[in-house]
Amino acid sequence: MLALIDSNNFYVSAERVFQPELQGKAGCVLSNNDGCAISRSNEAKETLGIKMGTPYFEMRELQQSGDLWWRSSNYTLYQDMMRRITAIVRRTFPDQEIYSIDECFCDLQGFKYHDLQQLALELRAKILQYTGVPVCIGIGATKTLAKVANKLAKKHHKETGVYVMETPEQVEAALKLTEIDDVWGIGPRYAIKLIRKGVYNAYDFTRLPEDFVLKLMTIQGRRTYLELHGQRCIPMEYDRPDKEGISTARSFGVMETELAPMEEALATYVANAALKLRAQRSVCSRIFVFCHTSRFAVVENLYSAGLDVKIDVPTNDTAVLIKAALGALRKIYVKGPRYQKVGIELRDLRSASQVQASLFEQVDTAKTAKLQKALKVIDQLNQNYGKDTIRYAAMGFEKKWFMKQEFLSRRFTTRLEEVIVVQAK
DNA sequence: TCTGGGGTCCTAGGACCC
DNA sequence: TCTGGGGTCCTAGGACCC
Repeated sequence: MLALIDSNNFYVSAERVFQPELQGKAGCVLSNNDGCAISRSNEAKETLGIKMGTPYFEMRELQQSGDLWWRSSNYTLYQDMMRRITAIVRRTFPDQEIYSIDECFCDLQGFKYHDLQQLALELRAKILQYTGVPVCIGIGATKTLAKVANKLAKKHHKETGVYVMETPEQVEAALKLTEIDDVWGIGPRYAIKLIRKGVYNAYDFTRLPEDFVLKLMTIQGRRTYLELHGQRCIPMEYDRPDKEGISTARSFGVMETELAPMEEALATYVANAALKLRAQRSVCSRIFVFCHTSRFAVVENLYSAGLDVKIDVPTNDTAVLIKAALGALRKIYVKGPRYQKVGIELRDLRSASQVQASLFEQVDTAKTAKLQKALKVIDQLNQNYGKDTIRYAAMGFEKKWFMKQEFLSRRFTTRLEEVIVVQAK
């Protein structure tokens, strides 16, 4: 069996741990740039009917009337809370895959003769007691079934927060209760197609012929189908594989029309992406640069452009990447549009140890070694003394383009002064 | 006025190789 | 009149996840 441990309304729950006055009141956490709701409390969902992705400006009245609180997203806090939760889970179920910022899968192979329901209930209580974050635990034979079980725990077993799906009868009943668009791997597009064919829930889906599913939804769809039949197709991944691409893009706090601030933003994103690149000891040989206006702009004001730049000698040197990115931006930038966003994606990643030198460029190994050493020192300084302690001039200083974060909570667990405040309380 | 960001995987079709 | 076959790589687009 596999377990899926998934936090309830995770960002909202994490905010509430350190701001208990938010408990029991409708609230939500906003996306970057305070754009729209991405995590909602039960009260916000149930009594106010706030949907995932509801824009901020549509909720403003609710806030003014005091019916709703909200916060900007604070990923530093959420990441740290998740680190604590997974550590607790690992003590009960050591074979763990961290799947996302708020959920992990565990293989329960070694627990054949245990009462899984009881173990899960105890684990859930422990997580709540130690971190203050409520979670639900779903247990099933495959990842997709564990996902189904988890959804049922959230919907129909709120008191216990645990649902174990062991017998074929339990599985069948669970699948009948699961709407088709609630199945992991079936998104809105496929859900529409399936409903047109009379497939309304997960059970209906499992009754379809396998080759029909293959034809309609390709091999990914078949994987979901087989998983619902209890056949494991999606393996556990204990070590996160290296990323195949790294992208960084943000919306501007206010629409931007000038090149200079866009260049600063872009250089900053490149520096962040390059840091991630070095962290996984990779280099990249292509960088894609793009900029565009808001997709909600009127048609005649829309503009979108992108350029893919090849880098002759694969690198993870921030300076080289910034230079390439800025060159590309200057080519695609035109004066006039009100830009909403610039971004980059590092592509063609490979291990730094497998770099193929350029035929026409002499590689000075001593110089390369020196550069790597310098980059390492910069990364270390920024880690120890705070982001941007050492920075590239192209990143600028004022950051007027920076995204909106008007309602940001404190980094309660990761800034020394914050930790002291909390401990004092 | 204001509407998120970061990923992965798969397929089809074109270009190109020998 | 008749004009191969097997393969790789790249890109664009579509779908999904959180």
